[in-house]
Amino acid sequence: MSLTISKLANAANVNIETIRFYERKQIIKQPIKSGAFRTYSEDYIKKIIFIKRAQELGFTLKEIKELLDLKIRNQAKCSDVLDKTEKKVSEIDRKIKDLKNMKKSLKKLANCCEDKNQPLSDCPILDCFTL
Amino acid sequence: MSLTISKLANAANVNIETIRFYERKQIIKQPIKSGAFRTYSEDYIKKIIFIKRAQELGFTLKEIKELLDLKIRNQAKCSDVLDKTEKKVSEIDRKIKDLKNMKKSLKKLANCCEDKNQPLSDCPILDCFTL
DNA sequence: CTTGACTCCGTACCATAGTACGGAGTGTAT
DNA sequence: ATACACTCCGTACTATGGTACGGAGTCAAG
Repeated sequence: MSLTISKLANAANVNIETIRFYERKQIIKQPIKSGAFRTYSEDYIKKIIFIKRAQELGFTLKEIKELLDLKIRNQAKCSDVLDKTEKKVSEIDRKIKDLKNMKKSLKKLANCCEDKNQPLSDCPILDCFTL
Repeated sequence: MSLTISKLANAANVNIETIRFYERKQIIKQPIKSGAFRTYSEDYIKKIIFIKRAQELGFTLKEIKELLDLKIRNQAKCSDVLDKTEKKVSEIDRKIKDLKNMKKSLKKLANCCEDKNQPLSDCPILDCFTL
């Protein structure tokens, strides 16, 4: 089953122009055209959703492109892929750690807010990252 | 102990202009000036670091401003604060979940890469977000 | 009391990530 | 075969988050 650009845009909840933009930037590859129009396979939906979510997690389009390109099976490049995945994994671990700290601070803030005996100044959200 | 703008910029590892930019956008408040120059207290360092890290986690300056403003102690607004912290916490939970899925996909990809008998096509990073 | 480093502010510029526009071509349902 | 919706492409515009520039003012040491 294949999709037109507007169907894809709709399914992935983005603007048509965003898809064209990603193609120009080579973040997704241009699909085969049937006649004059682009026709997308369904896993383009996955791809666009991946891009959008990765952005929400603080990755740039450049980084996302790198992630998506991480699949050349080639003995020579395999160590390269392993290297990159490792780096990304530790980046992700750091993000998870930061988010957990942020969450803890927010919970503490909420607690302070509920407990009238505790001054709010004891609950600075800022402290969550200061190591 | 107080800091000049360049000392602050240095301590937080940002450009001086970035600090001025944040002041203009009212993400941090302008400090009291001693004479003609800005003088910052040390917890401005925390504040700038918070902003930078929160950005890496996919929050916009607007969202970060909201987070930083989350501390008005006032009976009327307390429920409001609770409401907002709750929303932010679930946003954070979602991010953590996504990051964990991403990590799992990257690990799987690395595995596929090491195991020559497994086709790389079985390890699409795309799948990490498709629910 | 001057010199040199630092700071002031406004304004202009930059990169990233889209979004809008508009005239021309295409596809299909009636 | 002709509407009408959809698509094409290039180009221009937008918002966000900075960064650079430059002339004028300030401060502290010698």
